[in-house]
Amino acid sequence: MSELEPASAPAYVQVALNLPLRREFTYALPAGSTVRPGNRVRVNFHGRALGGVVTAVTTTSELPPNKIKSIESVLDDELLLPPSLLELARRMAATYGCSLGEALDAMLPAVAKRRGQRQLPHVELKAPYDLAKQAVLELEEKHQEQSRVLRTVLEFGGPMPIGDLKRRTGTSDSPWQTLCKNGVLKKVMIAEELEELVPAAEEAAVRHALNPHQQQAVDAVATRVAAREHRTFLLHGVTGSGKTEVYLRILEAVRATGRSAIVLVPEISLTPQTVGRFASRFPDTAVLHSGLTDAERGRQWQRLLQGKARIAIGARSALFAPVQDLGLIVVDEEHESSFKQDSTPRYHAREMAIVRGELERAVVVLGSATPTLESIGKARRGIYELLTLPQRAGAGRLPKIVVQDLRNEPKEARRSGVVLSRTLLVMMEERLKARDQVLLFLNRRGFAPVLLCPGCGEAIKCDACSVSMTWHARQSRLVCHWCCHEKRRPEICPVCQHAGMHELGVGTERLEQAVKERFPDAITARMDADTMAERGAHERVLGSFRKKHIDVLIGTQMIAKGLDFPDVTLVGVVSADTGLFVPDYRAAERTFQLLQQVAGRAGRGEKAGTVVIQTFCPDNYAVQAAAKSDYESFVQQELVFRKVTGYPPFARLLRVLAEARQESEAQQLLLAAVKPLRELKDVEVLGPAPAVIARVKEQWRWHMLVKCFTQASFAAAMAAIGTVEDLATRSCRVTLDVDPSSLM
DNA sequence: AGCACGCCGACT
DNA sequence: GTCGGCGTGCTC
Repeated sequence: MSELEPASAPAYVQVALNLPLRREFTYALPAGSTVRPGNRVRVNFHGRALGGVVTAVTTTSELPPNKIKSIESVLDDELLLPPSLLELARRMAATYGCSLGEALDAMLPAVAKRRGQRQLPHVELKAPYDLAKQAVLELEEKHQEQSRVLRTVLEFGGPMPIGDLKRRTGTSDSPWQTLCKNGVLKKVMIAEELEELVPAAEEAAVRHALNPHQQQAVDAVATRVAAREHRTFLLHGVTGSGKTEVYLRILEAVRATGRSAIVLVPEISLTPQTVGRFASRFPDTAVLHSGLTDAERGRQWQRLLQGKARIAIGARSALFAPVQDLGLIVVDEEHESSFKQDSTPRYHAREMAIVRGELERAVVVLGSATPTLESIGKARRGIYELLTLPQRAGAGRLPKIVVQDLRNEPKEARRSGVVLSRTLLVMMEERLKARDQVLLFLNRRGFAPVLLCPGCGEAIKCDACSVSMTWHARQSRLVCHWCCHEKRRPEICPVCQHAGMHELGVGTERLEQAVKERFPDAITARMDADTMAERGAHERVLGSFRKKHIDVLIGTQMIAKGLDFPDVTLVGVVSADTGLFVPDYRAAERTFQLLQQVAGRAGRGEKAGTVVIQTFCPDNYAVQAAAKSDYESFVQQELVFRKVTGYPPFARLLRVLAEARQESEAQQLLLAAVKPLRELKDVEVLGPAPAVIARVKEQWRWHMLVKCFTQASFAAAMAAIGTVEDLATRSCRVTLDVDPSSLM
């Protein structure tokens, strides 16, 4: 019955391009070449060369033949995107309202897009250092911008990428160009710096014995893997309960069946230690991270495609690793916000992991000590299977947690805003005397978050954004944490000319200063975005801390996660309240998660650990629950709040943000866009209203929040909003964010 | 998103 | 007379 292939092969292909256009384009296939859906091709689009992905092959086309161009070349001989990944891209595009091309672009390794190593323009010092330093002062008078640019380059201490320089100083091209012309700086092209991520050998392949809870979890997952069924598990294990060992055992089971696995970790945990734990146990591991060269990334991709590597570990985008015969996806620390991409396509790797699991009949394991309300909600409704590890594995015990009510502190202790309670000070002294180590956590960088005029009460705001600028004492600069603009500290208030601005609030910089004053003999180090900017700083400080060359480590979120140092017996949370009052329905959840995580840093070794949580709100339920390490009670109370207010997990959120130079334009756009939404059933719209941060980078921002109470109403809302390309105008940017992680 | 085409102000 | 500002429209 089967006939021979007709002589005329399929002649047309549909190509998805990385553009915000939600349709594909038809190209003709040159005689003799063959492609399949999933192949990448180079095409001429409106006069420029673009890479695209073939999504379909057809024999006919409705389009007038004179409009159809031919493909320029087929970029790969083997299929880079298996059908399941193509389907995953379709699901991603539909869920997040992006184009198929944008979704595919997020999935492909960089090698597909660029060839060779990228050369970036940098500026470096040409004149002698002393001369340049003098020039900073001389230029200060007449050429302020040049002075700032030069100062920034000097402080950077090496060739600086021009893009970073402009962003940091908020200047155009002219200042650095003039400095080049005058022989102070010179422009050089430097290949993008790449960091190595060599697995640490220390974390050798020790197979820790499993306790009964761990064993139960491993068995439950392994059974599903063996049955080749898709299932999502939520592994809820307290900090230090040995989740990683559970992952490793499950991976063993998966590998025993010959299937492959993907392990997703938060960006911040992708360290040589983490990688080492997996790579030393499984030699066929491919590590995918942002520091890889395009060529190396492509090589890892090839190893996975060919089945030479069968375990892929990496951050968010490693989800798209083209492994053969996928059996398992692990999402470690599923509550971490870094799994949500904050640029188009704004996908959540956890949600896409579950979709991929469905498509490829793989098991998905979400792990966390503090699962999100969304995930625990699904576990309760039986959508996920819940696995619990209620106790710490090995020697470590849960730390003792003390809540220190700051309202009882004497006034003088609060002077200058630095609050180290007597309790915390006494404990620090005691622990330092015993040669133990101390962690101090404060989730705010800089010296003081606000510079306030005592005369008129006005704070210094960024000229481009509607936020207060943070005072950074070491650099002697005011910095906008939203757009990175910097400026000098005014001598007098720019509003009322009152002299002497007041530094309000405490950042890590000021905290470090206070600790040094109070404990002059202690060696301190600070870890935040400012001190960790240079390459390798992270490893250097942590290595030094491990060798016990540092007594007190002060830091932001950066030190809240994953650190495992046996001699840390005291953890101080300087202010538990910083995140409690941000206008976001997740404020309590984030606070609880952060407190739990920080607390988990204490007492990881033989010695008992203590955590001091300083707060002005000791009765807050997030603080209370964290103090008792009582996830259950937190979830119970939080669920009541979410139910009453109609937030996740009881609704799916959709945020529409409009940004324009003219505030009224952003407002009008949303007022028009909201109309069809008001007609929908099971949908509630908050706003349109000015965004919490009403202005960023000179753009006025309005937003609305769409609550969808059913899956059907979510689809209806997406349809009613329409596409971003139709909504946006030349002068008004529109952003659509499904399951937004930030409402600012 | 780019990039063309197109229509009105300050320069040689 | 031209150079060039960025407003509208299209891309197989």
